[in-house]
Amino acid sequence: MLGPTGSGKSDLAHEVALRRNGEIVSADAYAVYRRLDVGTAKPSRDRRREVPYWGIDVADPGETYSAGRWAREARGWIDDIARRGRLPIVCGGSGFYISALLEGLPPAEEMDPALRAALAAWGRPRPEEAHRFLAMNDTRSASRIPPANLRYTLRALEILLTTGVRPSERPRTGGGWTARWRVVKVGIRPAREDLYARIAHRVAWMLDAGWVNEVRRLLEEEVPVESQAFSAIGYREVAEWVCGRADRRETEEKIVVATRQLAKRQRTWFARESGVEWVSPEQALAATLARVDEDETERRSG
RNA sequence: GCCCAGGUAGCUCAGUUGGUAGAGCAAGGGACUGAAAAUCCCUGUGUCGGCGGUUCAAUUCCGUCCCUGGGCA
Repeated sequence: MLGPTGSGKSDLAHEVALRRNGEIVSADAYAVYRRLDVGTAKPSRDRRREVPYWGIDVADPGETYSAGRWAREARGWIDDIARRGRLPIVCGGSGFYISALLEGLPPAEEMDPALRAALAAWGRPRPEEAHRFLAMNDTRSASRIPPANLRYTLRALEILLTTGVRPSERPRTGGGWTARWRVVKVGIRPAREDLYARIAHRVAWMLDAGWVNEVRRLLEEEVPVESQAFSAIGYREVAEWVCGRADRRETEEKIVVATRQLAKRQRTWFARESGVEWVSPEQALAATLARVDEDETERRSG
């Protein structure tokens, strides 16, 4: 189940899980972090009692989680759910995570933190030079990556240095796992104005529902604001407010804008996803149940 | 009422020694090989507050009016 933030995919997944004996695998790059609860719109305690959720609270807020780690772990959860005769439901808005799961990622070490730090220290003052260095070693990667995109440039160099293989020549293997499954992809696509209204309400609600205390606690337990967890939308903005450098109104406004921009990027990403049945929020439940049931019938008779 | 400072893109502002204007943010579109809610790319016609005047030409100079701040009465 995929779609932009605030489209209602979590509600849908939960409902489908209840009705079809399912368990939910969250495909969300920030719900993995413990103690990021309100701001990541995690399922409530009650919901988690009703339906098993996977992929939530599996890392500390100081850690840097990754798409590769998620894809590996998610495959384990999904296999396990199916082995117990239940329906695995993958639900989330992190397109890169979902593609890592379904398409797989090239075989390699996920990342080398020491090398990454060294590359960052070297590349930050001279992004063009980093890009030129990449161009000398992997022309195709360099031509695909804009010189200003230092993060992509450095990651390509990191791959080159850890694997000895040019990033542009690494095969994407991993379709093998996916081939064992019958995959039903349902995408929720609300009208833009409806989605924007929902986002605005949701941000206001989150700020009323304890987000501020959540951020205060993270800061107290000395989770650095530079950490990956703090790059989740809203966390740095709320931290500014907590530290007295912003007020509620501008904090809320910034978060709403950032969330809408995320929704836009998600729409762009998912537009390329193949085989998605796109549905409106109103049709979502009926359409999903129908697809799941027809799928089930096929499997029994075939 | 008088004196200052302003009125330029949705917002904050730059600029034109007179030849009809450009940044950041927002907005819209796009990319995506283990940081992805991240990172990056592309897209800029707007009565330059209104009306008059001077001029070949005014957003720019002059007059006047309106609006917004601040000061003095």
